[in-house]
Amino acid sequence: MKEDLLETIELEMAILGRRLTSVTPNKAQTNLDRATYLLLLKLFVQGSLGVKVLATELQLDMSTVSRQAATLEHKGYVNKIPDPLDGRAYFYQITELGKTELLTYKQMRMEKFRGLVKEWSDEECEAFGRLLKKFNQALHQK
Amino acid sequence: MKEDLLETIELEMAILGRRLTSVTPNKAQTNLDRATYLLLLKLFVQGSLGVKVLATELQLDMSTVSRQAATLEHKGYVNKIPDPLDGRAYFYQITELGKTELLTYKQMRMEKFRGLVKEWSDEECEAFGRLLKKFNQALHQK
DNA sequence: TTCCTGAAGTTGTATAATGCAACTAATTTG
DNA sequence: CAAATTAGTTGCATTATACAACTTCAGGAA
Repeated sequence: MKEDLLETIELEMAILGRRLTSVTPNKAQTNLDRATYLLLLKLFVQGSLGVKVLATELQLDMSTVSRQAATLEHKGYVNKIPDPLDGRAYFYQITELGKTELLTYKQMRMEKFRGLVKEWSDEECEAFGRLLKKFNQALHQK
Repeated sequence: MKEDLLETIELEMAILGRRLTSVTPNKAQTNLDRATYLLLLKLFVQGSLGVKVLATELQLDMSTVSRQAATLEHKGYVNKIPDPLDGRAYFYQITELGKTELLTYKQMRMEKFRGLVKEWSDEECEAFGRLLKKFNQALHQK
């Protein structure tokens, strides 16, 4: 039963994982880094959220999110608004500057991926995206 | 032209990238870590190689590979053999213990992936593996 | 042969991303 | 009201990486 298929996925995932953690500090390119990108995107899509909810949804430790949010606040990409109903809690709200940066960074990423799949058929791109999404959902479950 | 397909790939790749860099030191599970895994695999498949060649093939800095190789040597998974023809160079050779660990670690990884794709059809697994491989090759080029 | 250039490898230092544990302050519950 | 819980922060540790400076050796040029 599909042992070799599994083996390919396992191997290629290892390779991909390593490539994706290659440091290369994306100097000068943009002010956003890949860590805070998803956090900012979440705030863009879902509106204002607190550290707790963000950490849960991103499946990260609160300490990590807390730091990422602080970084974004320093850069002026989000505002930190005290929750009027809970003195311990805050909402992080994306700013106009944050939206601009987010879009810029997204565009830059998309150009990179465009170059990588430029010889691929639409069918392949569609399948790849769909399966990646499905895989991520499986990862998210367990 | 396939802008939305590209967008999906871009997004899902960001999510995957983050999940794959989650630290969770795989305590007690095995003595091998994901960094040295590919290095050891390379030595298993291709025979004895030096730091330079390994660094080139793995697309890593020599300093990184040098440290990883030293770690593997400490654990007894590789032997460091001076190159008789070049006083500066060495060959790293996988040991029997190294092979055992490699196989164990690979099995553990495969079980994890098996769980993730257990509801997938063989066609989906095949396509996912193939496209991952194709994507990695594109990454390798540029 | 000697000298200079370059190559293989190592080590020091820096950076990025993360988690765990201890802490603070505020809220909720009994 | 006191105790337990929760939101968030901060200190510390770990993993993975790159760049730069260094050491030792090799190989060609003068």
